[in-house]
Amino acid sequence: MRSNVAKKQLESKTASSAASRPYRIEDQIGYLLRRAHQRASAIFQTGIGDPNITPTQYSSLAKLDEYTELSQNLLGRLVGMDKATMQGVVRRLKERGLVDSRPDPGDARRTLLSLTTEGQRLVNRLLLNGPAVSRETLKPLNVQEQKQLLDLLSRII
Amino acid sequence: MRSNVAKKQLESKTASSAASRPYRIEDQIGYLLRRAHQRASAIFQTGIGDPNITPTQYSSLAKLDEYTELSQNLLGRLVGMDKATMQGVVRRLKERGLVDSRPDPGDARRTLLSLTTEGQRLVNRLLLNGPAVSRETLKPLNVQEQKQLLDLLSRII
DNA sequence: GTGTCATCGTACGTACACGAACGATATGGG
DNA sequence: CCCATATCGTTCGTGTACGTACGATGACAC
Repeated sequence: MRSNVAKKQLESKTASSAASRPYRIEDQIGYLLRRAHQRASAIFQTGIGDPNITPTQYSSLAKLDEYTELSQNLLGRLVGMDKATMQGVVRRLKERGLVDSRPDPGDARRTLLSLTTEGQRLVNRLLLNGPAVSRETLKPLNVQEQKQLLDLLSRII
Repeated sequence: MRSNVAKKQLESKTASSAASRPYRIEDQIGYLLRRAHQRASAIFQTGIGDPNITPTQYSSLAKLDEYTELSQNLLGRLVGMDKATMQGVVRRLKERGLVDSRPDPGDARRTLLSLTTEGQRLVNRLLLNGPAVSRETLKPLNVQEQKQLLDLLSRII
């Protein structure tokens, strides 16, 4: 795969005028986050134990397991998803019989979500595989580096 | 936002049986990567200088700026995108007159892509904003931490 | 009470992202 | 030369992810 195609030299020296480092797409934080997220999603899909469950569905189910009952909007905030995105995720989980809903008796705008028996069974099983998925994703790093990465990521969110 | 709703205690002690740390979604690498990628995309969209250009389109344009002419498939590998995804990205860039294509004279399976004059003008302008976008995304960290994060991310890809 | 404003859930459009399948073309082995 | 195999680009289907806009409801000032 020769890449001698014509690396431009002498480009008009746009940014990074001052010091040294050229601006390379592959070194930019946004690019690296996209690629890392891609790989993490792929590992999740093969390792979580149910190929039809996506990462967002998984975190939604896990939060419902933690809180037993939540409004759709609050669930979205807890898992960091836009309410429009949340709407689609919840719809699919309800269609599969994993999640149930009822009107909030105290606030007619709200819908309260909870796990069905089947949803509870499924999430119990998936949570067994969660740690292995995370371990596999972080495998290229040693334990200290893993902690560092988690810390740095949480600080840029 | 009271969260006293019923934190289950006494769960069946699935994984993490040995030592200490409970398994929390918010601390998992996949979840943090999704959230960080979300934020980076949002900063990109407001800072790159053209709200209609997405991160993947940007990296494709930048690679075409670097190599002047590439097959669609090779471009996809260079920017880490599936060929099916690449197809949509390239289609939109061509529809907007930013990218041009011609058949590869030496290999009839291939389509060679290149920037149009307008695409070249646009990418020159966007590349001016690229460094500021990356800086803004990494702003919560000091310079050493920024380098660490980039290094750790590139190692789990 | 009534009007103003925020919040909740929904609907629509655009763009990624990937798996799967497909036709056309290349390539290497026999 | 011919066939098996691989690659290239396309198409289809599913599932995020977000912006925008909408109607219904709730909260609060007046």
